[in-house]
Amino acid sequence: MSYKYKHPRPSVTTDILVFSIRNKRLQILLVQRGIEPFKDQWAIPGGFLKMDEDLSTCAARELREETGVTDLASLPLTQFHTYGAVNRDPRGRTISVAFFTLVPSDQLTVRGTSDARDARWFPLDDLPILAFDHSRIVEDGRANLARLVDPEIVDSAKVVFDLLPATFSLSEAQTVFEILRGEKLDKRNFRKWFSGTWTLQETGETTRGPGRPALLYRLVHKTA
Amino acid sequence: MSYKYKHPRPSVTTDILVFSIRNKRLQILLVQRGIEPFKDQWAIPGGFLKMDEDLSTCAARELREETGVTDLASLPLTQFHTYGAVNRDPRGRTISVAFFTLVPSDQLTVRGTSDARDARWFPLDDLPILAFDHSRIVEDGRANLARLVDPEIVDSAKVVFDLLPATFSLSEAQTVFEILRGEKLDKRNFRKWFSGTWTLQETGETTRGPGRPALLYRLVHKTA
DNA sequence: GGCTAATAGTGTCCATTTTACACTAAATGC
DNA sequence: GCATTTAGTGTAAAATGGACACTATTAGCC
Repeated sequence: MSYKYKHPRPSVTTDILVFSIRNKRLQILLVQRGIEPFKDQWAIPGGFLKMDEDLSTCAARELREETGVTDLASLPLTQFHTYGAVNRDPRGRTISVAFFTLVPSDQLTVRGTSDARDARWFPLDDLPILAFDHSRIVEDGRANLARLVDPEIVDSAKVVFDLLPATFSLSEAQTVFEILRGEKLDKRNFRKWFSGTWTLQETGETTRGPGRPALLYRLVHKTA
Repeated sequence: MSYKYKHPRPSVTTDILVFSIRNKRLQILLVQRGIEPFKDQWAIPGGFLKMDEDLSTCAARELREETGVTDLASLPLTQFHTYGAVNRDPRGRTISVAFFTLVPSDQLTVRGTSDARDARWFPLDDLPILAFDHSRIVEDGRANLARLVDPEIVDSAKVVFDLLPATFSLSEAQTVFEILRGEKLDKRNFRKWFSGTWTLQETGETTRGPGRPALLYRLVHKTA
């Protein structure tokens, strides 16, 4: 069975950047290609659009198929750019719509599948050489990710609570913001802003370990 | 002659929002469709991607073909979103990569062509019903346009000088900002910000007409 | 020429936000 | 108990943003 058209058509794919914080570093989920071209090289998960699915549906499906990511039916995929340079794919003209998302990595079960030999997290500052133009896509996506936690856009900054455990210390919250924004923040200024922006509730519990124990908080709701 | 593929493929198009300020209103360039579907209705200029051209090249070409826009080989097209809902085009599955640009309208010669019966400017607040999902695209593009002149992003605000004549009064500059941002600005605050942000040179010339003549300035360069 | 209408031009003050900055407190490990 | 590690706490200065009202100079009309 084959499909005929009067004019040539490019293929359309979606690619998905899955960011997470693991081991106090910003990491990204990559898959190892099981087939040519770029066999055995690492790449962003993604694949061909089906005729009966929307772009974001395609992105979610490919993510599931290639990385085994489940239970995150509701993970918010943000479309950020579409790549279409003439020679970006040696198999033929391919247009790729790129998405990113930010997830709590401990909620993900990652596995390799048929299309992808293996799926693994890589720290963003220690990436392997990537297939196609995927290095460029990662760079662009990273820039968009930082905008998520722009303090100007408080609403979107709420995503950080998904990355934090149900109860967390202010230092842990600060670390998450620092990693996403890629810069150190002043402790007192951060705490002032953070506890002024959201309503927090002390749990009475504390952390343990070296150094003074930290109070643990729970998010109640966003402050008007 | 026809093209065969193992799997079905969507069509890929680009659509371009051309914004300009005409008659002190934000306007957009539309074309009247000469063929079905949506024959005779107004639509955003755009068309099918060719296999040997990049996305932005396609956008520029379609713009030229459908609206007769010339000499603006260098107009900066900004990609802002890709639309791919399953039923957005009755002719079949179509993915559209949308761009916008902001141009000085008096530099454009607009004409209708074969694909498009007619090309005309419409005030953004008085648009006809548009073909396909183009109303939505215009809305989205308008939101992105406003970001261009966010005072936070001074660099991009530089585009306003392309909309102004070589020498301009501060009031004219203010009007341009007000139209693009969609809100009135305080005269003294605007002038403080504007002349603090860029280095201006008085030309010695003034405007004429009703009211006190305004001094004309020339842009020297952006202030660090 | 004198009036009216229209537009240009000009500073200050207050409120808010942002940034810089250093010491004490409570735990762990040796 | 001592060294190390991390948590916790407030103030002052600077920068920014927003509000606000009157005088100056022209055109047009009578």
